Amino acid sequence: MNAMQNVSETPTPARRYPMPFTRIELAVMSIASDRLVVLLGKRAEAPHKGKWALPGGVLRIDLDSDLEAAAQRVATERLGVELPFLRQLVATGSARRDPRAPWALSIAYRALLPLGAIDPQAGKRIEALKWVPADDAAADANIAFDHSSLVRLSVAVTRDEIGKLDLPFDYLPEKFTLVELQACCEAILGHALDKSSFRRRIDDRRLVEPVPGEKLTGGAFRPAQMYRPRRSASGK
Amino acid sequence: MNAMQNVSETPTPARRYPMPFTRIELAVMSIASDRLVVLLGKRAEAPHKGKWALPGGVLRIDLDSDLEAAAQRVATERLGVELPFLRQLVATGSARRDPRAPWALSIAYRALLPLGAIDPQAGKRIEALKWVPADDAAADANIAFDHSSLVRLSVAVTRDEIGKLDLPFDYLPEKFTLVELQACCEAILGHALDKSSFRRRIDDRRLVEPVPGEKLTGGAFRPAQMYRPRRSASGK
DNA sequence: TCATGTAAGTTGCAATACACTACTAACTAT
DNA sequence: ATAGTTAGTAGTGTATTGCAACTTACATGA
Repeated sequence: MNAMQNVSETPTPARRYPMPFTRIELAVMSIASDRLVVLLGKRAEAPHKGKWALPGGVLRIDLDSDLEAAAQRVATERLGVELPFLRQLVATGSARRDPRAPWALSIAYRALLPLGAIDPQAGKRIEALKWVPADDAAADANIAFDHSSLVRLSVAVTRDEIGKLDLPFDYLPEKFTLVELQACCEAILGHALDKSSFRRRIDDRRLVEPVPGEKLTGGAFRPAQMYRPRRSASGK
Repeated sequence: MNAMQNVSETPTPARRYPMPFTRIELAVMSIASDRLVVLLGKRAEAPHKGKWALPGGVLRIDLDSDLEAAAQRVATERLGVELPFLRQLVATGSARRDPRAPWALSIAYRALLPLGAIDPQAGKRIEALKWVPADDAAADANIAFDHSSLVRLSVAVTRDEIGKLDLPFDYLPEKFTLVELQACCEAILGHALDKSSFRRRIDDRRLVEPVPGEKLTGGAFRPAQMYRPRRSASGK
């Protein structure tokens, strides 16, 4: 089986078989006008030139130490940002997924960009960037490759997480009010939540703790208590 | 390294960059003695020769039309079985994961083999196969590569699914009694469930329906009604 | 044929989690 | 001081689940 017997150079399995064209795709989401939005790039090159797609890039085994690093590099190169909240979404691969190669494999990641930090700049091979309501992109048949279904999955998984109160603390600012937290969840879920249930669920689970003394005294009304994530319960 | 750069042909991105050594790993689980077990193979070749690992194989872009097909092919070649219940688990990749290649990527799948059909035969490059309680394998530091953490993840995800009553109908026989169904869930979860709650949860969600007329009249006691999955609610 | 044993399946109750509604609290501006 | 606005709380009914006790249906053997 293993042909180690006659050659000078050992033909490792890694060399014996052709490997798939492997890419990273990024479903970068954020919140704009109280809606979940996703970032699309207009493709500057073939295939699907001119069409909108998720930003992505080729996995570079000479540059990337692992998959997450690859995703961060792609984010930096294409968008000029770092992604604090980054989770693997799915791997999808088949022949005929991408005309550039006989077999194309993509590892898709999903991310949330904090509200303040939304300023990605179109980088290499991207003509323009735009934020699109995630539900629109999920239903848009004109999006390149199979990226529309990646968006669909990304939205579904993210909503599921929020529904279970698995909160994106990596994404949220260090301190926040409960009203802000709720607004964030509502935007992601796409529907309103009840204030009192929300709060009780949050503190039954001890997800957050008040920052002693700190209140947000913005306007002409009762100031809001600032909270921060609790170290203990919410691992990661 | 792909040595095609100086030729007349257009250097597509697929050819310009070296691609990772890409494999499929299978976390095949089943139930034995009322416990969740996972299938390990003893490696017949380096690296990690003699160690136990998840069965796996190289992705063959010439043979596999997509990732799932690749997983099925690997199952057939290595184990001699088909996997009715098959779901993607995770993709993991980095430099230094596998000494055979400068950069190794694995797409891991998890599967459940029906109780009856447990008879995988050691195939190519596997010296022996054994079923190990999944929790043991998840905690075993001697397992090759990062496969122990793949097992850990596989078990966690599967339990989570069962906890939500997302039942593995692809895995279950066509007809079953509720007692059997419950025993299956208990084995996977690793703890007992309350009979009446379990049944109420099941039929509030209309997950199954009785097969008219069919009862299992095994022993010297009340015969059990046979059930089958409901088409409507539980897609896939 | 009828009591007996065993597993299948049901019923009732308490505890919990949650949605909904209405309420109170704290601040600024006038 | 009062009005206005948002932060935060309390009470109540309903659905879901866990626990325990119960009934049902069969084969067996006296």
